[in-house]
Parts: sequence; structure tokens; C-alpha cells
Amino acid sequence: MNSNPDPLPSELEVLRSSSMSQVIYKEIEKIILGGTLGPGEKLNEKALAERFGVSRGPVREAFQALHARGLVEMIPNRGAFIQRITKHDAVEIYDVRAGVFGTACRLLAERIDNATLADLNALLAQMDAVAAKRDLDAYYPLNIEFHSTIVNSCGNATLANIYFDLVGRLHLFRARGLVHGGGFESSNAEHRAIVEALDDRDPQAAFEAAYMHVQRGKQRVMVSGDGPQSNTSTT
Amino acid sequence: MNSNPDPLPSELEVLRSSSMSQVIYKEIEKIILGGTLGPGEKLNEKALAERFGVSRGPVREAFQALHARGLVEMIPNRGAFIQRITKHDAVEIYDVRAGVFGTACRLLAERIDNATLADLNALLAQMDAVAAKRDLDAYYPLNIEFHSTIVNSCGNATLANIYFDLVGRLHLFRARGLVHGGGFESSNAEHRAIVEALDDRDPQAAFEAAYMHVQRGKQRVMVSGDGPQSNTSTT
DNA sequence: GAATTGCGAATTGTTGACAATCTATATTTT
DNA sequence: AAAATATAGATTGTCAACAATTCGCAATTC
Repeated sequence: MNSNPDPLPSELEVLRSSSMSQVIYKEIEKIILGGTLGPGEKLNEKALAERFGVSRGPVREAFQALHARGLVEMIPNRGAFIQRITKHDAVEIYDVRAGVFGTACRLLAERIDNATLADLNALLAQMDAVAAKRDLDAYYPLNIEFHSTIVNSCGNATLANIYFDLVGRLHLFRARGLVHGGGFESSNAEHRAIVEALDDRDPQAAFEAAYMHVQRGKQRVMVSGDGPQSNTSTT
Repeated sequence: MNSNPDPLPSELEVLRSSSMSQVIYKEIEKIILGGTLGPGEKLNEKALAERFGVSRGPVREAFQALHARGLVEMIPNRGAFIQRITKHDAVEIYDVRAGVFGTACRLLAERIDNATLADLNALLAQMDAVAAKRDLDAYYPLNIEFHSTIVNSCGNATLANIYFDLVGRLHLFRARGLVHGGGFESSNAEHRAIVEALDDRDPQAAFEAAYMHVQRGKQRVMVSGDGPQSNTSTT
């Protein structure tokens, strides 16, 4: 019964609610974003198929979906490769992300409730605390949760999808390198500016603060290295 | 030699530069956006495969890519259906599009050259001319070209991709109905405000004008009907 | 007459096989 | 010895066939 070559997450057979290729998609996405297999590396159809205990069909279907989402590069007759993000690409992605995140804040400013505001303020406080201790390992997930809370609270699932897609692609740029370059005190000051604008229910100010926050994050990342493999993380 | 059931665009065999499934992707995308096969309708694998003279494999791969891009809905064991866009979805897409288009203008304001400005001004004049004659059929493509010119000139291919994706999905919402509800004089006034901000090289003003332009376009579309199949077009 | 049950046809999901292409190594040629 | 060529192995692209599921419609039941 259970002789899966690789433990597909939650008991495979039950998960026939979504088709096989969708499961494979998620698995390969994990591999890509997990960073165990850096940008530019080849994804072997047969190897992946055997690893998941399926034939090559579903794997190829997953490749096409990953390609459509910008996580995989397809070269005819050569196969699928983890998307390589150049510095130029990363700049582009950061600029779009700034606009999308700014838009999330703008939309959120028009509908935010006090509970969400309290959550964000709590995160601000926690980030201040760990920033004082210069504890990057603690700061990083809080930072992600801060941004995610905003994006998920803005009431626009389409926007959220695009946002997390962009974050994923960016993750590909700074893959492997996780070390930090400093400057997350200023980062949290920018966070505070965003929350203040949200508290004021001021859409334009919220956009501006959020847009500039991502732009400054871009600069913090870009100055520390020219290409992939040598970058920081705090945005 | 040439017995293709359906004339795949430019001589198929030469187009082996990009894989078959990519060609099929483009073809099905054409069918979807062409509007000959309204939202919710089923895409039959075998039928499409025979139509393009290939087997079901490439068609299924194309389905997955179309699904990843939000143009197709996949239901397990039932197949692929053209994505159905609810009014709520459309509102979400419009809001993101507003932010993305606004960002395009913001970026463009920092880099626009006089040639592009001249192009945009020329389009403004043409749109004024046809608006005076109330010639919607002439206004529509000019309007599209105006927005496309901005998005393609902002120097961010990633943004452009996302923008045109959103436009495509929106096209799915107002599918079939092309009749207009009026109000494209005001639309062009908004266009003029955008170009003025670009001329001033004022990023914030450019964003604001562009964002509000799309938001007003959303309202113009939304008031005229509750669901798909009964909408206008001028944005 | 409305709902349910039970086929048969059609469609989807997946696989294994075959042809075409590419990669890497070995051989030949200069 | 270096470059070019040939050859074997591996990998991708495509297909046709089979199993599983769904759909349409008739027959049956209530």
C-alpha cells in the first residue's frame, strides 16, 4: 500500500481533490523556493518523476505551470531550468512589488479595522525589540509576517497572489545568500510610517510610505552585491 | 506535407524554436481572448488536439500554463473551463490594475523622453477627434494603444507582463458585450491629466492620475451591469 | 409525474514506448 | 597535441493505448 518513493505530503491518494500535476507543481515549487537547487540548475524530468512515483506526464505539466509563473525557464529540447534572475530582473521585480505593495496599503487604508491595526502595532513592537538585540534570525520572520498581514488584509486575493509570486521570484534572486547587510532599524522606522498612514486612513500616504519602503529595501539589497548569490534580505 | 487540420499560424514546422505546447498555449489563448467561446465553457482536450493536429499531451500542458495565468479553471476529472470572472473578481482585478498602471506611470515619469511624450500627445489629439464624432469603434483601439504605449515605455517588462495579464482577465469579464455606456470624453480628460503629470516629470502626480483613471474606468463599467455579459469598455 | 437507479458512450488521468535531439566521450585527422 | 568528427548514451518531445471517472439517457421505482 505505502511504498511511495518519496513521501508526498499528505497521503497522496486522499489528495485526489486536486490533480496529480498540481501536487507535483507544489512539490517542485518547494524545491525551487527551498533553495536546495539554485537558479540555473536543471530539472530532470525522469529523476523528478521517479522521485514522486509518477510518470513524466504530470511532471511536464507542472513544468509548464511553473514556467507560466516565472519560476522555471524552458529551453526547447534542453528541458527545464530554475529561473535565473539577473540584477536587472530583480530591479524590475522590486519596482513592481513596490507598486503592488503600495496598492495593498492604499486599499487597506480604506477598510482597516482596529484588530488588524493592533496586530500590526504588535509586530512593530516585536521588531523593535529584536532589532535592539540585532537578532536578524528573529527579525526576518516578523518582517515577513508584517508584510503578509498587510497584503492578506487588504481584501484583494488577486493582488495577494501577484504579490507572493513576486516575492517568490525575488527569493530566487537572493537565493542561498541569507546573510544580512544591516539597516533594519531604518527598515522598521519605515514600517512605522506605513502603520501611521493606515491609522490615519490616508490612502495616498499609505501608498507612498509602502512604495518608498520597498524601494529603499531594493537599494539596501542592491548595494551589497552585483549579482545573485551575495545578498541580504530585510526589505 | 501540408495537411494540417487547422492552419497553425506561421508554418508550424519552422516554429520549433518554441516547443509545441507553447504554440498551443498561444492558440488557445487566442480562442479565449477572442471571445468566440465565452467564460465557463468547456475546453475539450481531444477536440482541440485534433483541431491543431497534435495529441492530447501538448494540449494538457497548455491547459496547465493557462491555469497558472488565471485564464482557465481546472476541475479534477472534469477538465478545463474558460475562467469565469465574477463581478467581485473584476473589482479586484481593476484595483490591482489601477496600482500597476499607476506604477507604470510613476516609473515612466522618471525616464520619459520627448518622443514618447509626442506619441502620447498625438494619441490624445486623435482620441479627442473621434470622441467629438462619438465614434467608439475608432476610440477603442486608440485607447488601448495609449495605455499600451505607457506600459511598454516604462522600461519594466515584468510590469508589462502582469499588466497585460490583468487586462486579459478583465477582457474575460466583459466578454461578448462590447457596447458602450458613454463617458469617454471624461476618460480622455483623465488621459490628459496623466500626460501632463508625465510632462512635468512628477512621479507622484502621474501615479495618482493613472490610478484614479483606472478606478473611474472601473466605476464606469460596474454601474452598467451586475455581472458578465452586459458591459462597456472604455477605461 | 418526479426522483432514483443503472447502463453505455464519451472524456479525463496516467502510463509506457518510440522518435528526435542533445551531451559527453572516444576516435580520427591535421 | 589541438581541433574536428564520429559514436554511444541519456534526455526530451510526442504519441497512442489503457484505466478510471464522469455524463447522458433510458428504464425503473416510488
